[in-house]
Amino acid sequence: MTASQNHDDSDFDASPSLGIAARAMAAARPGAAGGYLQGMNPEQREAVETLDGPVLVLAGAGTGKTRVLTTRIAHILATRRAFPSQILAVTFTNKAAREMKERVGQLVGGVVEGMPWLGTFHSIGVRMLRKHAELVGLKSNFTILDTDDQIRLIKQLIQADGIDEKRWPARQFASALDGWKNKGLRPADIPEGEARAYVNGRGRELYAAYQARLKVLNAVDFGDLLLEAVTLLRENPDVLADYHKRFRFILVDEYQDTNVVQYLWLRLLAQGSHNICCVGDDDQSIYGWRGAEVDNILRYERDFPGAKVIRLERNYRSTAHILGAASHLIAHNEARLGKTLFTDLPQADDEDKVFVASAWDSEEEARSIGDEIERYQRGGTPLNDIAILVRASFQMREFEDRFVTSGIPYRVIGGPRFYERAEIRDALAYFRIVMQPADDLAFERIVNTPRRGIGDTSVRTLHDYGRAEGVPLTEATHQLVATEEFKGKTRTALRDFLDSLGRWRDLVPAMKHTELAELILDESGYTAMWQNDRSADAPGRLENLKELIRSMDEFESMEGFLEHISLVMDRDAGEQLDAVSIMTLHSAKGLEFDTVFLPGWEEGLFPHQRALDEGGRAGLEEERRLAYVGLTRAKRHCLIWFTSNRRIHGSWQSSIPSRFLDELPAGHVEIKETGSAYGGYGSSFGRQNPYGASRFDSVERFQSNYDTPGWQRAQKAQKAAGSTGRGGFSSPAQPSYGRGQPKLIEGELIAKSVVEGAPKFAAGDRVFHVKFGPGSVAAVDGNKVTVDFDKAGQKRVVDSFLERAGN
DNA sequence: TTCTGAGTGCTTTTT
DNA sequence: GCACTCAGAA
Repeated sequence: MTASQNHDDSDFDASPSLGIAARAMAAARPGAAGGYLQGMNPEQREAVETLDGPVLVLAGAGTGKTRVLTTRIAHILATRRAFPSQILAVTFTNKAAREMKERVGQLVGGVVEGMPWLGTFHSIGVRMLRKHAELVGLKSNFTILDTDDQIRLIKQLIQADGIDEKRWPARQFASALDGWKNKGLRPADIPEGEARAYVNGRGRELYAAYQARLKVLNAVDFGDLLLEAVTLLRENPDVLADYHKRFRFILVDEYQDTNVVQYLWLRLLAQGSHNICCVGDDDQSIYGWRGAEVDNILRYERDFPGAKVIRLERNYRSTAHILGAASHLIAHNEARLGKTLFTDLPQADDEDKVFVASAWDSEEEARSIGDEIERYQRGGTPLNDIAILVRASFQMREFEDRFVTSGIPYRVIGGPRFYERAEIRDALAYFRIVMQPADDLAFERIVNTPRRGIGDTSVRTLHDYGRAEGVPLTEATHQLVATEEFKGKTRTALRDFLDSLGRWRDLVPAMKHTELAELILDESGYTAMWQNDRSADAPGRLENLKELIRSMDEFESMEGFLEHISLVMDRDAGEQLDAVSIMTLHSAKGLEFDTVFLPGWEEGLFPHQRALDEGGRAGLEEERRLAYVGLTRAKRHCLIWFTSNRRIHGSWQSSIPSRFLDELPAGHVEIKETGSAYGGYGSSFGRQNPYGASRFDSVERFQSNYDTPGWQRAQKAQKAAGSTGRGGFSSPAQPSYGRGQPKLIEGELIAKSVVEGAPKFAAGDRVFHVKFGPGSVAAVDGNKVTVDFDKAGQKRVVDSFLERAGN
């Protein structure tokens, strides 16, 4: 995405460039050797060639999804069904958009400058809104607020309303607001009950006030980029008709992640040509918590009547063991369309099964994974091919600590994004206020950064005046500085500040934008502020500011830069050095690694307790999909760990192996003989376990656990659907998705770990626990025992952790 | 304005 | 158990 592509209206005329299509014809003949269809399997080919009408491509992990999408575009161009500018192709992330652009370019030969409508939902939303801003009450140079600005704005409104901020935190309202916008609800549309549940029953009013304030500021938030776009199309049939004429083909990536507004937007646009092709995988839907509707993909055939559904199940990534494990696990989900990955590749003799290993606690887990990584490294695996995928980011720390001491290079993927850092946001606020004097949020952010002696009181005075007069803060300052309102130092400081802003503004047309940016940061004293800061991260922040200026160089002007910064600024691709990647399961979606470590498979952490408590069965199924995503990232080796003890919120908890372990098929899994889960620290790799055998000590015992409810359910599902004959597991042919499913999560919890038989303990028994010491049994529930420990207080533990102790 | 102590909450994240 | 936020005092 480049800065030059906004604001130009040329793409709306009827003379699209022929360049790409012509080159596509020349370079890519479908059938010929080297043609773009070469080497595609029949399903992929069908997905590429079925151009007319709605199509849903259910593309399992590693089945060549991106290839299908890009080849489809090439095919549309080569068959002259549309010009590049008549194809709408949407993705979720900039990264995906960039990749698609590159790959279409490769297929078609040349850079795809002619595809103006390939981009993220948000960037395309912006594009539409800029063009028709006045129709939704904006000016076309509107600002895009990020979450931080959003929260500050809400805070102000809550304060102005005299509502207790403590009781109704702005952050909480911001997420409600996001939720409503994701669902396509405007203030009038939100259900009464929900409206009342916020800010003292004033949820609806606050939402409306917030929107009104945005219009005054000539700003939109991320949610608006889509919601306002939908409003625009709904309320202006002529505009919609124009887009109908324009978009001959619509392509959507990661359809399982779309939310309601995105769905509504797509539906409106697809009314034109009906040629909408959505690619996705219901089994990889892991963003329900941020508004994604799995229903969108599950109901596709009903939403788009006559839709053709094409399944891509031939996997080119992983070994048969990994696919077998993943397929069997995901077959436990009920809300799915059902597909089973398989591989054509011959099985190698030395192919590893999926490993499961245990550790005493997270420290040992990190240590043994580190050892394992070094072993792979000695065996010739580059560290770049190895990843550790965790459920929650707090797990990363243990690995970082360990790798620092043992000298394993690593990189953490994720974390705060570049433009979210305070110094970057401050710098941007300076640039914004220079370019847009009415940007009050930018004004407030930097008016006293660095300190100029303009405190809260002064800012409030400006605010009150500005609001009373209906003028932005800059203007309010101008007017009040001319009066006796401010005295002495404050007045001088404000006047100096205004002078600086004016001076910088005058320089905009005269100076190269990167130089001006540097000048602003220097003259404002902002750079000096960090230079004088003696804290450890100050040098890093200065470095970030330099990086910011460097990245501005890619844009033609300050406006172009600001336009795209909040939407497009990715964190940089990272250094080239050989290092292990550490990231969350969520950020691993779409990636692949030769060797994948999956630590922390314990009840409560994975599946996460909150997902179960708040999401019930649907929550559990989403967790299971996460596990599926994790497993299918691995090409050749997949190693799972669980610990017997973990520190959660500061206190130690003994933990139970994840139910997902029980849901792996024994035939594809191997239990690693570390035996140290219950054996204490250090050199306890011996087989003698002072605390007795546990069910994870041997493969046999492990296998005997497959007589569990989860397993039985999966088997029943298999029987119902009949075998596919590919050695894989098949799932119900009919999606049996229901909203009113009973939430049995609690009851199912430990069931699978129970070795049938009489309870080992009774209330009153004296017992001993490795971690918590001696105690007395208070209650017994299956194999879960509640114990009053003499030292550690009352805990609920699994009986296999307990030893009978004499009185 | 800056420091300090109390209070809180604590999955996942893109745009 | 820790990291972050915010109100109130120095």
